[in-house]
Amino acid sequence: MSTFTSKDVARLAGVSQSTVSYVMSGKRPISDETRRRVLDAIDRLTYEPNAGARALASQRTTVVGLVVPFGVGVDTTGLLPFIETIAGVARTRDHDVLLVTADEGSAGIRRLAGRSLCDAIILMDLQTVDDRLAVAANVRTPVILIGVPADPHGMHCVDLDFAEAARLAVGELAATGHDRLALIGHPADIVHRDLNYVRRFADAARAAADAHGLPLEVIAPVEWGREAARGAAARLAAIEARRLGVVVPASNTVQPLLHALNARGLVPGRDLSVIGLLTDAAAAEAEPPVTNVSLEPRDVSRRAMETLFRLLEDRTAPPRIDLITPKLTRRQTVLPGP
Amino acid sequence: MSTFTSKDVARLAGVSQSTVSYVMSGKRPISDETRRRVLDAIDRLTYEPNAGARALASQRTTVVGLVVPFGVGVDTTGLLPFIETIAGVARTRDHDVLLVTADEGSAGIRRLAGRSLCDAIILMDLQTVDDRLAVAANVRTPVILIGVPADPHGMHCVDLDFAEAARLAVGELAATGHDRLALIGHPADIVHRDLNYVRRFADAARAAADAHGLPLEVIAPVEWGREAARGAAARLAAIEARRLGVVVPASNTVQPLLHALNARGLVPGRDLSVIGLLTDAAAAEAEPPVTNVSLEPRDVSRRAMETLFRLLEDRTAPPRIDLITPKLTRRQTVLPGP
DNA sequence: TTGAAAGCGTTACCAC
DNA sequence: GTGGTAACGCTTTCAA
Repeated sequence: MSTFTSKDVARLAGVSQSTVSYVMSGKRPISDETRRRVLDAIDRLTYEPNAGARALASQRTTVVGLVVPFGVGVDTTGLLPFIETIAGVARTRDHDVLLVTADEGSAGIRRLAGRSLCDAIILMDLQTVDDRLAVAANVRTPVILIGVPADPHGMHCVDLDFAEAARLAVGELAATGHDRLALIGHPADIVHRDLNYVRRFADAARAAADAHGLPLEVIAPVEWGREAARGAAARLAAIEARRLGVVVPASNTVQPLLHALNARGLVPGRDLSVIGLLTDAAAAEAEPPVTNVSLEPRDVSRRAMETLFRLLEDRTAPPRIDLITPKLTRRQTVLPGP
Repeated sequence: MSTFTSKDVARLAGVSQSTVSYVMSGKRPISDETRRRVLDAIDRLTYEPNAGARALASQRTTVVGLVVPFGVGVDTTGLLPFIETIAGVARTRDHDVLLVTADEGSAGIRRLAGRSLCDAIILMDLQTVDDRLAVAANVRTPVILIGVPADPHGMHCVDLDFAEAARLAVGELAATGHDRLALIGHPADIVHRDLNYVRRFADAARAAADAHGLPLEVIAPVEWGREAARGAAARLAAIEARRLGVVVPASNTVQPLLHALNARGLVPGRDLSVIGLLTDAAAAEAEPPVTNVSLEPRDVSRRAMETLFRLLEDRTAPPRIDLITPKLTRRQTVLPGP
C-alpha cells in the first residue's frame, strides 16, 4: 500500500493540484465534470491527504486535545463515559481526539498549544484553584473546562449542576419526613486535591439542609473500599434519629456503604435512607437499586463539545458557565414519606 | 502568547536554523557553547516545534494511534486500565495517543495510516475473524494487536493467556475436590461478535475439565444485569452436585451472580464455589472478595507498547504472539479442599 | 563544528 | 472555473 499525494491525484485526473484541494474542501465552485474526475482519481488511488502537511498549510489539525486525569493518583472510575462521548462527538464532526495525561500538568497544555497539536483543548478534573488555568487561559488554542473552578479565567465551563444535585437530594429527604441528615465526605485524596465539585456539592447541601431546618452532619472523609465503608456505617449507626437520611456524593463509595449498612442489619429503605450521586446505570445496577441524583457525564461531555465547536467557528462567543441539571430517580433506598 | 518558530530561535541564538534542529534532536555533535546559546533562546521564547511541520519533514509524528471499541455497542467496562496504561507508557517515550473509535471499522485504520496521523497503531477488541485485520496488515504503519485472532496476518499479538487462565481456574476447582463444573457463558453480544478471547477461554476450560475427568456444563450466554444473573443462579441451583464449581469469565457478571446466588441462599464459599476472571482490584472489592484469575490489563498494555516501540526502532523484528500469564488468587468464594 | 538550501505535501492567494 | 506558485515550519543532505 504505497502512499500517494495530491500531486498524483492531480496528474491522474488531469487537473492542477490546487483543483484537487478545492474539490476536497469545497471552498470554490468546481464543474461537475472536473469534480467527478478528481473524485474518481482519489478513489482509485485511495488517496488520503497527509495530516501534517495539511495542518502546516491550513493552521488546522482537526484534532481535539483532551487532558485526562491519568497518572495523578486519582480514582478514574467514571471517566470512561466522558472519553467515550467526547471521542464520539468529535468523530461526527470529523475530528480526532488526542489524549494527554494530566501528570504533565501545565506542560501538557503548553505542548498541546505550542506545537499546534490540536485546534482546541478540553480540560477536566479541575481543582478549585488550579495551576493549569493561568496557562490554559493564555494559550492561543481555545480551552473548554469541564468543571467550575473558583476563577475560570474567562474560559468556558461546562459541568453538572452539583449545587442543584445537592438540593435535589436534600429536598427529597426533607419531603419524605427525615429528621436528620448525614453527608458522607469524599475520600481524602479527592478532598485534598480540592476538586471543584466537592465544595459546590457540600456547600449547597448545607444550605439546603438549613433551609429545611434539618440538622446535617458531615461524616468526615471516607476512603474507598470495604473497610472504610464499615467505619462509616458504624458512625451512621451511632446517630440518633427517627428517620436518618444519608447523602453519598462519591459514586464509588455508594455500593460498599450499602453493603456495610446491610451487614450491620441496617437496611437502606427500611431502617434509614440513602441517596447517592451516581449515574442512572450504576444506580439501577446497585444492590439494592439506589435512589440517585444523576451524574450525566454524557450530557456534560456533549455540551462541552458543542461549546468547543461553536468556539471554533466563532471565537468571539462569550464565555459562559453551562450547568447541566441532574435529575432524581426514586428507587429502593429511601423510606417512603410518612 | 505569540508563537515562535525555529527561525526565531536561530536568530536569537545567532546560529542557523539547522543548528537549532540538531541541538534539539542530538543527531549531530554541537559545541557546548552553541548548545547553551540555543537552549537559552529556546527557553526565552518558550519555543515549541510545530508538530505538523516536524511530521512533514521527518516522516514521524510521535503519536500512537489507539483504536478503542467505542460506539460498537460493546460493553466498555474494563477498558480504562488499557487506555490509561497505554497513554502512560506513550508519554514516557515522548509520544501522544490519538484515540480512534472502532465504529469507523477499517476506515479508521486507513485514515490513521493514510494520513500519517501516527507512527504505529494499537488495535484492540478483535473478533476471532476480523475484517480490519486485512487492512491493518497492508498498511505502511505498523500495527500491534491486543488479542489473538484466528489469523494474525503476520502482525504482533499481545494478550492475556486466556487458555492458561481457564486451566488455572479449572485446576483449582479440581484440586479442591469439586465433582462438577459450570462455565457461565458470555453475554450474547460478546459471543455474537465472536471476540477472540471467548473461544480461547472456553475451549481450554473444556479441555482442562476433560483432563481432570470432570463434567463441565456450559450455562448458555448470560446477559448483563440483575435479572439475567437471577436466571443463571436458578440454573446453577438446579444442578445436582456434591461440590459445584462455577467459572465466570465475564468480569462484570461476577458481582451480580454472587448476589443472585446469595439471594437464593446459596453462599459462594460455603455451598458452592465461584472463580471469576477479573482484575485483582475488582476481585478484592467484590462482595464477598472473590477468588479470581487475574486479567492484567496493565501488563498486557505495557507489553504491547514495548513491542510497539521495539518495532518502531527495528521494523524487522519478527512477529510474535506474546501471552501474559495470569495468576490465581484465593479469596473467599471457593470451598476449601476436602 | 556549522551553514545554506532543498524538500516534505498541503492550502490559498493571485492570475487568467 | 481553473492553474501556477508562494508560503507553512521543520529536517536533512551537501558543502565548507
